[in-house]
Amino acid sequence: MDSRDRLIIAELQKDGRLTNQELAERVNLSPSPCLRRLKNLEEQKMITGYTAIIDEKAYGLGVTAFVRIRLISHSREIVDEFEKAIGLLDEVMECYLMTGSDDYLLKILVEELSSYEGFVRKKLHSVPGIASLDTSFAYGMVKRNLTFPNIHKNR
Amino acid sequence: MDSRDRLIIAELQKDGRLTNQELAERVNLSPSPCLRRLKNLEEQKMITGYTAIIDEKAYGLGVTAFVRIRLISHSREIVDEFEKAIGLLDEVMECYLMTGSDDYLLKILVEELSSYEGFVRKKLHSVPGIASLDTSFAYGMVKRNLTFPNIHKNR
DNA sequence: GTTGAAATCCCAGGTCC
DNA sequence: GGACCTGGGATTTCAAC
Repeated sequence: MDSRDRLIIAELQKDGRLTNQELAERVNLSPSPCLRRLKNLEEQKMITGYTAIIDEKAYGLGVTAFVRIRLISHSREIVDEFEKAIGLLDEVMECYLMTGSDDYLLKILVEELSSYEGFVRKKLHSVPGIASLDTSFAYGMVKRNLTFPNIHKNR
Repeated sequence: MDSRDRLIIAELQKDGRLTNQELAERVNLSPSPCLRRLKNLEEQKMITGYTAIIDEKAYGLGVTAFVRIRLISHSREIVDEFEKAIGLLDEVMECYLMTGSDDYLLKILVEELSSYEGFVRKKLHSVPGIASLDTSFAYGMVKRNLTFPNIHKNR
């Protein structure tokens, strides 16, 4: 893992469908060593996958909600059941374990406000272990950064 | 935009580097119409790009922070200056405009806790317009969903 | 207008230096 | 890390429905 590898990663973050040739040119390498580095990064799970970026609004998912959740307890069973139930909900795009007064932060994607209400009533409310729940809606994305901030370490 | 297109999108969300042939097989189409649909989706900006998914911890970015920010006012100038300054910060991976008592939600990526402190002191504190600032740290990702929830509309 | 088929071009992946 | 080689995928064109 050197600065060349980080360059490769940055280029693939900007365009995940780059051909190896293109990629090689951009990082000033010939195709073979470039491909070898790429395969290494994939094998050591530095690169865990590739995905298409979709315009959520255009797709029909107009509402992004962030939900902060506190659990009734942090016992093993409560936590496991909660996380298992959350794992089954398609609307939950991301779920983070948090420090501070809240335990989890969820990013939810639904069609519109009325569907969010339905999601909470039919699905979230049947997830076990929730003590409190605080929803905020995002009505715009101001910034999205595909590439990571610089790191100075050199290995 | 029909259910076939949604299938194509779902497959590309799961694997953004799928070849057109593979993709065509998975959605039960021959390569040519599949490619034409794909190009359409790209041209109409339904698919806005492709990216590599990187293991942040393995890369060296061990700390994910979510910051909720309230502005001192919502005047055009304050908002514009704030958003412009935020746009320049590499550590800010995502920035959402929020409803509710907070105005913005930021997702921040830094190496470790000490670098977060440095980030706040040297960079965030010089962003104009901030009235209050509330940081929570994520110390684990419980779930990440690459594919969208189902939508029933058929056009 | 939309699908299937064929031909050309170019890339990926392997091997050797 | 670089150069060569081969199989296979992408892309364009054309014919058919």
